[in-house]
Amino acid sequence: MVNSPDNRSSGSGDGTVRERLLAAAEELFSEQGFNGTSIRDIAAAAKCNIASVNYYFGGKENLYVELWRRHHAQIVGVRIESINEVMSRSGGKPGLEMLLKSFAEAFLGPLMDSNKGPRLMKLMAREMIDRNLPKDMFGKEVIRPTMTAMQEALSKACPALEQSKIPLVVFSLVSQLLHTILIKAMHQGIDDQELAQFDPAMVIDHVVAFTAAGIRAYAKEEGK
Amino acid sequence: MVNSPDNRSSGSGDGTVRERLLAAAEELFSEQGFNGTSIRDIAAAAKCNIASVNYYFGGKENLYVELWRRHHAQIVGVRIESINEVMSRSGGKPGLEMLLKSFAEAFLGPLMDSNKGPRLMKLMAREMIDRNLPKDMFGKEVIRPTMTAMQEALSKACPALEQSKIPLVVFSLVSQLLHTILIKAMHQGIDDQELAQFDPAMVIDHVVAFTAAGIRAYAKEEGK
DNA sequence: GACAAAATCAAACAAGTGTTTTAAACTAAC
DNA sequence: GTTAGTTTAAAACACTTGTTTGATTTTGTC
Repeated sequence: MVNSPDNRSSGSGDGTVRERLLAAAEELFSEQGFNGTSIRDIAAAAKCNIASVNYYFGGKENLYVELWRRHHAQIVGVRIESINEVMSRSGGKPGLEMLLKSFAEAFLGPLMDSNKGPRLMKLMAREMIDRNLPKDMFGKEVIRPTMTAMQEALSKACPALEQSKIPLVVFSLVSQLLHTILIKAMHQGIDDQELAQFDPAMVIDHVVAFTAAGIRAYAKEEGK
Repeated sequence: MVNSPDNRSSGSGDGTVRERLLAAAEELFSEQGFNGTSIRDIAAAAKCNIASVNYYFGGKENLYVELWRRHHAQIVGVRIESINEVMSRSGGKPGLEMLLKSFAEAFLGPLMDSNKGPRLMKLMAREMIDRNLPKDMFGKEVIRPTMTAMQEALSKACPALEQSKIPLVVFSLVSQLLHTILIKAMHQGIDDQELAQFDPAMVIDHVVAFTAAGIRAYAKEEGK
């Protein structure tokens, strides 16, 4: 029985068929969703046989999981590294705007990359609504690490901010960033004309300024 | 041939089978998505025959559209009425916090209703990513009217705010409200423990205060 | 009750799904 | 050249999908 070629991790750049399958799956899953994409579509796009999906990954679901593992670690890594970099560069007490801007750029950067950015955005938005990953993989490995890192950094950057407000502030920040992603990813069809004016760079500057103002209002109120 | 019972609009509370189908479809579509729900599931939940979906609605897709028509007009109506009410009550120049809070409550209210609220939330989130409605119906009939009404109200409530900033401000406000919805709708699985602390009423107060501070920062900067 | 329209039903339909099977082609070691 | 292992290929499998059919029951009207 031939059934274990998949223990060969995706790290090394070996099999072309395997790589082609992952690339095609990423494209199609992000565009049409997990359930909306058949392995026949994937195989056709990768120019290989239908059975190859099962041969290399042991099933459609495993292909999807493998696809996520390739990216989520890197995305989370970029965000946390960015925070750490700002923290160390400023000796543990960064300026508020600097921290926010750095985080916003690290948050959106990998998703704005013209190559695979839009695909990852859609993939992420879909996974938030239709969970196809193993239970808790998305929350525990993607969302939580970013959240806590940012909360800790914010706490140090703005000691005057009451602890209980910090999760709310991060909530507001992340919600704006995610909405930026969503709009960009779904720009086709929802509202072309109106939303075309939302240039990413401009939106980032706005979100930073807007969020900083909101935080300072809390900090001042508390500082009294 | 018997094929036109569907010109009977859903307005009057007539057929029980028709109503049951719409209710079951709303439940299942919101929970599993359009493609993830079979008309056999729907028929089983509505306790009627499979063919009834085609008999009453002429297909799965039309059932979905009909389901949306029932709600989106009301949801949009509540939001715009709420804005108009605040505007007229304050003689065209409402307090900023009052306008924001009123809008936030009108925005989330229908979606927080314990009965069908969560279902509509999920339905809306899904439709934003996977468009199953006729082209532009979602953008033109749901999103746009609310947006423009709020932008006009904000412009009058805060004349010191530069016109070009208004769409950005509404963007920030709406993104926070939508994120509130998303978290509440998807609370299962993403991050139970951490996100349980986000009580809706508290989140609304936060969003209002946070957004007001962001707006005032823009207004002051402009007023100088 | 008789009749016609409306509503319900079980069954079948054609098409598409993920997966498995079985055989053929390729690759490298001896 | 033979052999063993890996990779590709086409076909079949069992199942689900949305829709349609044709018959049967229910409903309302005279």
